[in-house]
Amino acid sequence: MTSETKWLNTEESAAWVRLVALAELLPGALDAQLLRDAGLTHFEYGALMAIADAPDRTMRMTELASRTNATLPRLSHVARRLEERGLIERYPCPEDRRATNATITEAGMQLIADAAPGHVATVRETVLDALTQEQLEQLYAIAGAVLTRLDPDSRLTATSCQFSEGPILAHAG
Amino acid sequence: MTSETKWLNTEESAAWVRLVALAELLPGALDAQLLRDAGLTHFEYGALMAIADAPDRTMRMTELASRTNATLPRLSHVARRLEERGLIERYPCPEDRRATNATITEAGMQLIADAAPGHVATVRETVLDALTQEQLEQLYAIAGAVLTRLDPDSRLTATSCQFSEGPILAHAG
DNA sequence: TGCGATTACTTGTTCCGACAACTATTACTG
DNA sequence: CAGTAATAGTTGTCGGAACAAGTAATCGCA
Repeated sequence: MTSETKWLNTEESAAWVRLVALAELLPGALDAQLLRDAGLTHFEYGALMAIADAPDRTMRMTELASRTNATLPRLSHVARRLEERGLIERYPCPEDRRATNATITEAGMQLIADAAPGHVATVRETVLDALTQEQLEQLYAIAGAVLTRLDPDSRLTATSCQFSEGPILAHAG
Repeated sequence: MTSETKWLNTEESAAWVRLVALAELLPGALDAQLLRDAGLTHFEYGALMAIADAPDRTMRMTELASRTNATLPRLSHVARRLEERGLIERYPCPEDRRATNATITEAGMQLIADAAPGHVATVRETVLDALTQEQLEQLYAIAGAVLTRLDPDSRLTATSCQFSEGPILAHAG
């Protein structure tokens, strides 16, 4: 069964090209600002924020890997580096001694608290300021629709307040 | 001057989290399908398509790097691997002997022609099928607005028919 | 026309992520 | 209550990308 390919029409192609360009450029822009101003990749920043936002500022490695879309080996390497920099600590989970808990240190809290304003500014400058209120709502719906396919379990969006105002910064003041 | 940070409100944060998740997951999904079915990364596929779409199926390295958002060193390495696989050929540009022209071979044309249907199917399954016609137009506008900031020179979107029906596939039939 | 500056690209090193293999602990099952 | 499977993480190896340095050719300009 050789189902004829349904090629993209002009509108579909144009929208797709723009989406691909966006997905290509956005991560680099976020990494560049955070690396320059805080010495963190966007992935590291997100991981630290996720830990900071968790109860007791503590999270299991597997849970963190799921939330950050990382493989466990990748997260393990990143965690080792963050631990060497004194930004997190790892210790065996008492309840399940196979597991490892990661906790963010005061230094880690301080770092993301210092990094957050610049990051939020970048988010505004590169994305939010370019959109109307209506487009913001449309983006929410569109990205949600696509994520239904790409992330059916909502692993990456289950966070409560990953980038907004909230307890994270209150803690580290 | 310590300008107070304007944190994200609930709507902004929710839309942002989804956009980041999308930008995080989409490249991996595209790479996975293309690697599995054609042995090409999405970057390699895009580069081959860009060359195929150029006059005489030929493009300068610098031009190609700009169009694909690659650094020149990165493109040089990728081009070497593609050349080793017989998918492109490189030769010094006669008009400017500093420059290198890359041409896609018949084997390269055949490979992207074979890969295109599966890729387009993935694009539909993961993105386009999830959107209404209205949302498709909104996505075009939203991504365009953001790209004004991220890609003011439209380097990545200057392509004529990178992913749609058109002369590329007609060539390689 | 000759020499410094720029452009175009390649090569080498280093870091990061994917995959595979391994260890340690817990859960299942007859 | 063995013994096997499954889970949670770490470690090792390999390929790819960023950055820096090097090479070759062209441009600018006196």
